[in-house]
Amino acid sequence: MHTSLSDFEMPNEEQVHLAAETFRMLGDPTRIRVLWALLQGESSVACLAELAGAAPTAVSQHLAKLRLAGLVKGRREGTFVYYSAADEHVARLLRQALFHADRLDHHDDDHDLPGEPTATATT
Amino acid sequence: MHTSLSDFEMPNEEQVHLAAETFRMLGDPTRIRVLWALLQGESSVACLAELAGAAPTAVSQHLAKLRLAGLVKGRREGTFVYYSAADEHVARLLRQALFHADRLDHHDDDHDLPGEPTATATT
DNA sequence: TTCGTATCTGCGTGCATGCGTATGTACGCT
DNA sequence: AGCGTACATACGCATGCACGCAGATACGAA
Repeated sequence: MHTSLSDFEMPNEEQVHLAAETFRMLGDPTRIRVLWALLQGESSVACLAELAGAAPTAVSQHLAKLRLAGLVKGRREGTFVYYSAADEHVARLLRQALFHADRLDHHDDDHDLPGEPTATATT
Repeated sequence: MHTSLSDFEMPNEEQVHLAAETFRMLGDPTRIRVLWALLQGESSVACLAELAGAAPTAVSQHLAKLRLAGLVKGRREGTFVYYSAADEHVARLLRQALFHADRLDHHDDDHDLPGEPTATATT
């Protein structure tokens, strides 16, 4: 009784939420920089902070979230904690997004089609 | 005595922000469902709303954001507006994230190492 | 024109989030 | 023991976001 798209399956709610959480974690400039730095190899908090150009405290908080989300893991060595990317999926997602951003960066993006495409000062 | 990561380049700020915005757009369950539905082919707002299990108004707002972010494009046909995924990158990112979520879903994820892993009442 | 449908947009609310500050904890050194 | 470093956590604030609601707009039909 439905249309032709009633026979495809929507991902489970759990998967959707997990994916959303992952994306949300990646949806922050500081975290992106931290992750990007981690793609080059493991690093300590202070080092990541400097590389990302952020305060160590902020980076620590971000790393805590990333750890809870399972995107990074930390190894303790003395007073230092060396973080590294959890798996290769994160790396791939990040690289693809950066690549995509790189492509979008070259062409200026402008989109319309809704109610009123451009300014209509006809009144 | 070089850390071996002192000679690598951080992505431009513009790229980082672009990527972050893209990820932020994907960091919402409703938008993920909408995008996922769009991966099966173009669809109208009301249809997407039903597929995503959300109100048409909310979906319209999400689509507006996705359009501004360049992730989807809309084609007008009469009173209907048929949306579709803008390019294959979005599809790939979404699929990878869902796949990743699928893998995380199977193993229960629990992480610790910070100050106090679990409740340590040994003191 | 007057309707009805499909979609868009502005406003307000409640909730989440990033960051700074301050404090707490873990570890090494003397 | 005390002290300092590296990191984690708690709180508060300002910002941003998703959603519901109401009104506006675009298009087709009568």
